[in-house]
Amino acid sequence: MDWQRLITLQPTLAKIPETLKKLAEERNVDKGETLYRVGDQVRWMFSVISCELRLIRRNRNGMEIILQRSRSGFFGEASLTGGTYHCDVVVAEKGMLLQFPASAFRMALEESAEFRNAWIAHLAREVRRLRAQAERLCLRTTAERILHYIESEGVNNTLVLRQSRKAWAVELGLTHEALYRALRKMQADETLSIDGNQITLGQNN
Amino acid sequence: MDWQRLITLQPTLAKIPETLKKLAEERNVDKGETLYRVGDQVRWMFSVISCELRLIRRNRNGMEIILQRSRSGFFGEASLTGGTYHCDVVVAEKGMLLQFPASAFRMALEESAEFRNAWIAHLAREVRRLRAQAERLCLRTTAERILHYIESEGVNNTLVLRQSRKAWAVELGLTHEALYRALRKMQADETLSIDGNQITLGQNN
DNA sequence: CGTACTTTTGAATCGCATCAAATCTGGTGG
DNA sequence: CCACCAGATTTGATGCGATTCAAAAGTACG
Repeated sequence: MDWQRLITLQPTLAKIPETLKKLAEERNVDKGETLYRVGDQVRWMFSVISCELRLIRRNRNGMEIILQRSRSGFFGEASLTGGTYHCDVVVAEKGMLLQFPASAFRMALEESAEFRNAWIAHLAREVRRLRAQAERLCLRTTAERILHYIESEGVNNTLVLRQSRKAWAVELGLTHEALYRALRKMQADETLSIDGNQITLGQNN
Repeated sequence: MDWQRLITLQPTLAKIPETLKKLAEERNVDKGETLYRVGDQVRWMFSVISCELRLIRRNRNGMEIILQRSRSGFFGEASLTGGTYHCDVVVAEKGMLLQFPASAFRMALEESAEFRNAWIAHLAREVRRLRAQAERLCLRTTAERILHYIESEGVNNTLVLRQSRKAWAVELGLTHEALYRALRKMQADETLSIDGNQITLGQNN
């Protein structure tokens, strides 16, 4: 397994102890596959590399509501503590993920102080990021959300986009059309300037 | 300090070791007060009991963007690891909070396995909750967000509201008017039935 | 008893979603 | 190397639903 490459994609993986790394497995998953069902024992901790996973709950009409959607990073951190899943986990887009035995994961957390601290830091960062995202999604207009994103995720008033604009639109809770139009208008405004995947704030914000 | 009452408000407080509890301080804060500025050393870990705190960042025009807003629970978990604040923390609404010395908090995490596990579980729950909230805020219509909220936060298709509808509207990223109107319509639809603070799903969802 | 806040309803406006379609892009296989 | 295809990007027209502004009624609390 090429840990070097995986770690560049996901820095938290760097802090995983060797003993746990040895137990990790790459797994290719297909669209529609169900990784877990409600009530199943938690056996694996997943780290999404290139697929899309969804944590869903079904109501009595069989309609599903999406609780989480993940295209990268650890998935189902909350299940690690408890014993069984409260939701279903399905693959929405084929690709690859890493899986670690949950018991070994828990044990590694107990035994390695370094890993444990990295894990706490990881969760805390995730909390901060998600709180900022929720705050952003409460903003009413497209332009406000874009500015908020650049000011919170960018460095030095500049954002380097690491995903397609279409994917960005999803993260911003917008349609891609709305995003494209707003970007164009804000460029005309000189609210921001765009150079490929690099977006910089101008003076009119 | 009345820990019994505080714990009912915030279960995670129950797992705090006695030594750390002794170091906790109640603190009354006034609107406009600044608890921290960018670059300050992290000295305290806060737990919001009854005020509103905001984590904000200012751009060069002095305009502030809100990164987080908290009306209850731990605040600034992410700062605990690093040494200094990357944002300002201000009081948006007067009230009371608990503060723990950050160094003692970190030490307690090292020394008490029980507390540490509780903290990891707390962070993981928070991550799950926030992911669900972000997912919900991406839904387009008021009705969808309400249903999502009940299905993810409620028990047995029933939600017991622990806050005013106005505050709920903020959590849903809506104006209170939109929420009131949607609730009324959904009652007429028999999508849900409302009895005071108890909201139950009907059959038409 | 008054004040502050929540709840409720109304009317007008506007921004975004939606549907549609054209163009551009990178990657695949013949 | 070119043809082709899937996906991303871009632009247009339309309608709906949420915001906004306004105001009245209800409620809690000192």
